[in-house]
Amino acid sequence: MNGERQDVVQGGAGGRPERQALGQEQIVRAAIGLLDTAGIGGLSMRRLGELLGSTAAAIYWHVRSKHELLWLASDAVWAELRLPDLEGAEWREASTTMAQEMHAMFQRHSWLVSATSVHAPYGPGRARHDNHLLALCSAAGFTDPDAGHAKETIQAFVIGACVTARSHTSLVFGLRAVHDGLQTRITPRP
Amino acid sequence: MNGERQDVVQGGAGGRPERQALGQEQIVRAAIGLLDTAGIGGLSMRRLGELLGSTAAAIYWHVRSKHELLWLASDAVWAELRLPDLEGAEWREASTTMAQEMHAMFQRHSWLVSATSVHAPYGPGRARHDNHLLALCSAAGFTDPDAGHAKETIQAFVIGACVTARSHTSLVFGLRAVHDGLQTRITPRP
DNA sequence: ACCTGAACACCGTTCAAGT
DNA sequence: ACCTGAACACCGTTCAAGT
Repeated sequence: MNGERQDVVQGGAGGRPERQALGQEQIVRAAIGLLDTAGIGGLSMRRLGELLGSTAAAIYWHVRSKHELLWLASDAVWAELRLPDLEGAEWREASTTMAQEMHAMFQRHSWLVSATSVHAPYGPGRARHDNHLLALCSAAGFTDPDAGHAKETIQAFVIGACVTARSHTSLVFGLRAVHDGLQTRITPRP
Repeated sequence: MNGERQDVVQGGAGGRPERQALGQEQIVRAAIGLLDTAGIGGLSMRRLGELLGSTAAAIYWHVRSKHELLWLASDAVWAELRLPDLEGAEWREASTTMAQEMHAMFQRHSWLVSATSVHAPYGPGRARHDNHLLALCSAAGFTDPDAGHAKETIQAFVIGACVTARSHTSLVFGLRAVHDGLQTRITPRP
C-alpha cells in the first residue's frame, strides 16, 4: 500500500482526466460488502477485483496484501461504532450501550470474529473504542491499575459472548454480573 | 469419513497383513502437530499427507473434508483437558482451575482460537467440558435457569480473555470479578 | 477396503510491460 | 502513477484406476 488518496476528482484546470481510479477506501468498502455477503471464505482478491470492475493485481497497488486488507476492513468496522456520551451517565448504563453496539457489530459482520482471531487487528478504529471504554472506567471511579483491568474484563466478556454467539438476553445477564462484580472494586471518593 | 477403525494391528491367525494403515485418529494427531508448529495457515491436506508418508487424496478416505478435520482436531484438544473434582471444593476454586486449564490449552494450541471462530466446533470433547462446568454451577447453588446463565457467563469471559490474548494475571482479576458478581445470584439453601 | 495419479477449478502474489 | 496479462507456486477436492 501507499499513503496516497486520489479520491478527489479533479475538474477544470487540472491536467489529469477525471476517471474514478481505484482507491484504498473504495477497496476496503467493497471488501466489507463482499465479506458481509459471502463470509470470510468468500473474499478473494480475484473476486474483489472483478467486483470493482478491475483486476486482482490492481488491488496490490493500493494494499500490501490480503492480510492488510482484512486488517483495514476490521478496523473500519470498529471505527463505525457509535460511542455513548460519558457525561452524566451511570457507568454501567454507558458500558451496556457499548456492549450492545459491539454485539450488533459482530452480528452485522459475522466474518469479524474470524478476522479478529486470525489477524488480531488493532488499529486506530479499535483503539478509539478501547480508549472510550477506559475513560468510562476511569470516570466510574476505578483507581489507576484497576481501570485498565476493569476495561479488559468487560471487553473479554463481550467479545467472548460474541465468539460463542450468545443471545441478547444472555449477554445482558452476564454483563450485569460482570458489572456487579466490578462495582465492588470501586474505592468511593472521599 | 467413515465410522471404522483399523488401528489394531492384526497378528497371527488373521489373514490381513499387519502394515499400519492410515487411521482417522492418527490423521487427527498429525494435524494437531502440524497446526501447533505451523499455525492455522500451515495446515494443508497435501502437507499433512506428506507428513504421514502418504497423499492428500488418501486422507479423504478417513475424513470428509478439511473442515471436518479441523473440527475433529478442535474437539480432540477440548477432550484432553483435565476436569477438577467437584466434591468438597469451593465452586469458585474449581471454576478457576477450569479457566486456567482452558487458558493453557489456548496457549498450547494457538490455532484453536481461529478454528473456534471459523468452524464453531461443538463435539463430545467440548460438550464434556461444558457439562462439567454446568454441574459445577448447579452444585454451587444456582437455581435452574441461572445455572446455565452462570456457566455461559464464565465461559464467555474465559474464551474472550483467550481471544484477546490477556495475561494470566488479567485473567485471574477478571475471573474474580465475574465470580463475585455471580455469587450474588445464588439463592441460599434453607 | 484402501490408496495413487492426475486432473479441475480455484487461490495469493509478483512482475514485466503497457498507458 | 496506475493498471493489465501472464506466470509461479500453491490450494481443496474428485475420481478413475489400481491393489
